[in-house]
Amino acid sequence: MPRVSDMKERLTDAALDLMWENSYGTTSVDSICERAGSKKGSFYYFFKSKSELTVAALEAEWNKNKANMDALFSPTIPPLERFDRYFDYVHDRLAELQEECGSILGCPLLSIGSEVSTQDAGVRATVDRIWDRKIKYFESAIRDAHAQGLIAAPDPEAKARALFACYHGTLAQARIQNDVGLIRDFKEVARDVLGVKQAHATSS
Amino acid sequence: MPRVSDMKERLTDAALDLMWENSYGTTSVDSICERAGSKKGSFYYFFKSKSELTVAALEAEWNKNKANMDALFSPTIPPLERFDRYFDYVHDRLAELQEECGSILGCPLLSIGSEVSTQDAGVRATVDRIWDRKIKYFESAIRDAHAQGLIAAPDPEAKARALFACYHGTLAQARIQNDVGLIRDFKEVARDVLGVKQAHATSS
DNA sequence: AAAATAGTTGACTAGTCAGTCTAGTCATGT
DNA sequence: ACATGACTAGACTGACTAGTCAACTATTTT
Repeated sequence: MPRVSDMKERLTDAALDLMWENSYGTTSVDSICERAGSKKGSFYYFFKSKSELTVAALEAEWNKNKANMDALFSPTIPPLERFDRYFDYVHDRLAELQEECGSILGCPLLSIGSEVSTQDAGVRATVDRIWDRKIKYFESAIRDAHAQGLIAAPDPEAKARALFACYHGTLAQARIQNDVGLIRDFKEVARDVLGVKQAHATSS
Repeated sequence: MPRVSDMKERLTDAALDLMWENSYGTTSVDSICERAGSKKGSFYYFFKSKSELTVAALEAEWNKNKANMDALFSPTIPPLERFDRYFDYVHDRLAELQEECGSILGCPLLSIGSEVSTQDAGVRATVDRIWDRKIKYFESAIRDAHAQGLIAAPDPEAKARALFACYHGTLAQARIQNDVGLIRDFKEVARDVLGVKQAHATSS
């Protein structure tokens, strides 16, 4: 088997970076190639279309993040603390990216998903699938918290979806207003949504 | 003063419809003109650019909705019921639009804002401004509810922003998953976010 | 060394994009 | 009736779009 290339990964990385910072529509195949140090020919050697590249880029991003998510939501951590750690992690990451590019970027799943949902069934389905996987982390933590009597959540799946939606709304608002403030305060909102019974504050 | 035309309004209407259903990026000036029954010349007679048209379209949409918002959030209505009425109204409207176009469209402010925020300062600022105006309805209802002892909200402005963000996250998720379900259930989530003390259910 | 596989190159097509411009049309005030 | 100013028509430009293709290069197996 001759010649191995890391170009496929470079292309998905470049695509996600550009789409996250700008948008799906304004990210051209040319600009993706330029950032990846590739040419059109290589792009279409690896991917049939911009749409397929996007699906691959989203899945690749998920795979890169999965181990970290598993660690943040490890069952060894008290359930409500998992959320605090996750929200802190995302906050810090977005603040870091803001220093690089000047903007709070929010969540690429929501930005891309919202932009293409009515136009590209493949990308929409991919966003949907990854969205559901991420909700599983929430669901499991909520179920554990409920079992420990920390919160009242008879329907963990619904509660997880609701909290996830609320969080993403906050990330989207932060992107639009280019302000980390709301993200920083989200831990308190999360406690309300979860219905935390007492003061279960966890320091970071 | 010769000749009066309703073309300006037809153009802003067409633009908002197309951008709401599809996206900012995929809505071309040509397609806006076609839907408005206009030609390029008229478009650029009224607007300097697609960006300016978008600003005008968002402001026009706000003006069309304002009276209705004033009614839904009338101080004559018990504060928590205002939210229920508003959420019902948006739900019904989106369900209606879904029958027309097959998709849950979410909120155009979030879709457009999230898409262009890092690229078009004018549109971003407009979204931001209208967003803030809408939050005022929430804030006032929250303050009233707090004064009546229905909820515990010492910082009505922060609570309003949080609830608004949560709601928009739900609308965005509904768009991405093309499912009204979450929107239907949002009233309960809102009660959690607001911290409603007892059962203050209001029937619609 | 040669063949086969894996990847790269960049010019090319055909269509679309936002925006320009000149020549017009049409209702209204005088 | 005619002049004026509000509006419209649509051809045009140049840049950019996604995607194609045939020739090419590099690496590994035999």
